[in-house]
Amino acid sequence: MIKNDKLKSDINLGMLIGQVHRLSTKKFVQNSHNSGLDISMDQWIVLGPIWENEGISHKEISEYCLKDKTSVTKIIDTLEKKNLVVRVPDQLDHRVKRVVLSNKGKELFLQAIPIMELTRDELRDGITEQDIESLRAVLTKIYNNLISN
Amino acid sequence: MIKNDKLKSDINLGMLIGQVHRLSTKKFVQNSHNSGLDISMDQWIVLGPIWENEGISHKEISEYCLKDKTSVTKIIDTLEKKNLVVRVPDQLDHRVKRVVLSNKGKELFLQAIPIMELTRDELRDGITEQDIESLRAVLTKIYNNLISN
DNA sequence: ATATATTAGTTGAACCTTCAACTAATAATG
DNA sequence: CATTATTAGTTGAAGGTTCAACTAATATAT
Repeated sequence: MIKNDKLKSDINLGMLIGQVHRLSTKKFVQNSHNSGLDISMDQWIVLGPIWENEGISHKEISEYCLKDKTSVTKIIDTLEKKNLVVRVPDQLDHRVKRVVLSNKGKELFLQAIPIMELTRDELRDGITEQDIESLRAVLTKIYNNLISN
Repeated sequence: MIKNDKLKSDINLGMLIGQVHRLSTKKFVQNSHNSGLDISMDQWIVLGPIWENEGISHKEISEYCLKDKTSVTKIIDTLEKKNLVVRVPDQLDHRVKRVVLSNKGKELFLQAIPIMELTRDELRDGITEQDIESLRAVLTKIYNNLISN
């Protein structure tokens, strides 16, 4: 049945995206662990914009990381619990929380950079830059379909 | 700094994959909800091989769905709680649990098929079959890099 | 056959995601 | 200015993922 095959192949594509997502975060965490670092993929993703922009707000982190505000709140909770960042209320707009790296956070970020690079190289082994750009292009199209309601 | 841009673009690719994964599962759940169905993306993914193969084991589901055995256990827990499937111990190998759809499960699966098709069409709007195949090809390469240790 | 190793599945803890409901603060409107 | 709407962030519940440790059953190897 053609229809059934088509359905199955769509499901498989969805599963493939999910599995690549899961395995790549797993690989990053394993590589970190092997280097004695204690950091998850999502913690790394959230640390990035804080490193780039000291005192960035939750909302800005959320936009940069393409993550829900609830997720950002909870990841920053765990980052704060690990003493990697500090929340500082904005002086002008009292709704806004600004997030700042601690020294420990800065140190961890720097140590995680080569782990990220290693993980990237493992992911991309034997894959051309052109393939990566085409991957990015198609994913971006799908992303745009998904956010335009 | 070239190195910084490269790093950032890798991170963005990772975030893009994650976001497409999250948004597409969200879209499926929303479409289901709009049709009065109560089913998550992962429940749908696990129901698939049970539909195809009555009495399939956890291990086989796990391999088919590219999901961890723990995840399979817990998704089947919730499917069983919703009376969509039943676990049946294998008569020969008492370690193995076989999973069977209830009538309610079969009904739900059939109702979810058009939701899946709708979601697929929304995802793929304006994207060529060739783009999809190239997406699948590159993801498969990455997947193979990730599982080959 | 007995001890050992492997396999299938489960459990609990920690983390992430989504939803819905909520607080507190600022912005917009009459 | 006072009411109303919007915005930033938090909370709690339910589901999913990973890890590590576990049980129970089957396979393997002396």
